[in-house]
Amino acid sequence: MDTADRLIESTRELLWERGYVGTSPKAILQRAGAGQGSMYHHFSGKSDLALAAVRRTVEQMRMTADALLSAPGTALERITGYLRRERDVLRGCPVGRLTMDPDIIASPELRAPLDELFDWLRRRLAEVVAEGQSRGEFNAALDPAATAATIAATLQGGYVLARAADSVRPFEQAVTGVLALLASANH
Amino acid sequence: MDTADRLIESTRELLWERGYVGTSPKAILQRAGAGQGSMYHHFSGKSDLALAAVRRTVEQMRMTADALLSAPGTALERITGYLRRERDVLRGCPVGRLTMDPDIIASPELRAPLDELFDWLRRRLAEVVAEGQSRGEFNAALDPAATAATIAATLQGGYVLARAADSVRPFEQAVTGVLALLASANH
DNA sequence: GTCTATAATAAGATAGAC
DNA sequence: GTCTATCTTATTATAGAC
Repeated sequence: MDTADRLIESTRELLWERGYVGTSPKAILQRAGAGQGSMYHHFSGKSDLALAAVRRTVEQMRMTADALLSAPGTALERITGYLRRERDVLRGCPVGRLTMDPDIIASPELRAPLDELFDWLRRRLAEVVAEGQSRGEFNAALDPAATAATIAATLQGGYVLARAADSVRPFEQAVTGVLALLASANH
Repeated sequence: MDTADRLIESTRELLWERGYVGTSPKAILQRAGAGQGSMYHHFSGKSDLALAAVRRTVEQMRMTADALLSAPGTALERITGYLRRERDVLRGCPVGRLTMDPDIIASPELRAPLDELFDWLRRRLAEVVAEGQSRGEFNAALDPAATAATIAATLQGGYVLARAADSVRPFEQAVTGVLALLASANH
């Protein structure tokens, strides 16, 4: 892993732990074991480095989600697999947490990757819901787009509740709850 | 409004807009029109002032939510009223956003009010869900606690999706989706 | 490419006048 | 109670040596 890569990886970790506002170039450099010169040689500054880090994180999240949602099985099984996949719940979502960062939201360039990821996720979930409806798994009256937004929101909100409680319990309850609602709507 | 009050109100606004890490004492003082001396006379420092601000915000949120969830009407009507109440969605939840703040989560004292609010909210929602079940509005097989967690998570996650998209649309879809799931599970 | 030195500005808190 | 210095450390970036 070269220096630019180490800088990006350190930034990804720190953005996840402390967000954009809470992450200083100094902290990034210390974690990467690099000096100021390296960072300003490879990137124009903090925001440029953050952009590279965010893009990499978003790309990874998308691959993981797509693999789970495209796996074999019924629609409900695939949604369950996605919602119940192994997560470090109390660390929160590395992309979702950035939506609370004022400097990320104020920058169209930094916000764009988040927008694209969640837009893609909602579309993909809507496809899976629609497949479930055509197989008779879910109530045909449900709006796939709205249901997909609910599933994605349950996940993101589950992280919020879990971090407030310092416990994975509320996250697991929220996931259990939405899966039960989906399953009970199968007519 | 005296100086201590103005400091608390300025802090509440800034915590909502920029979070704890992103809010400096200087910014608070400028917004409140006060000097350093005032702040350190009334509060021991940034975290003490933030604690007062968070407590006030939490108290207000709880009053608002309780009024809506205790209003007349069916369980579904009350949950709908709570989820669809007028909100400045793109500003996010003033309490939920703090769960992404590393310094808030690292401090048991600052995290406690968040924990208490969301714990209370889930319990209150669970009561309303249980009432709905006893009236035949919702499927009696649903777990009230899990369903309540899903409703609260949909709200918090809706903010995340909306801010990523810079649009209230995903929030509204998530709310519509969870209400449709609740209504379709009425057997 | 990477390093250290330097610099201007801000964060967070203290001291002491009034 | 409130104000204006003052202080220490961090932030973000630039300069120039190697």
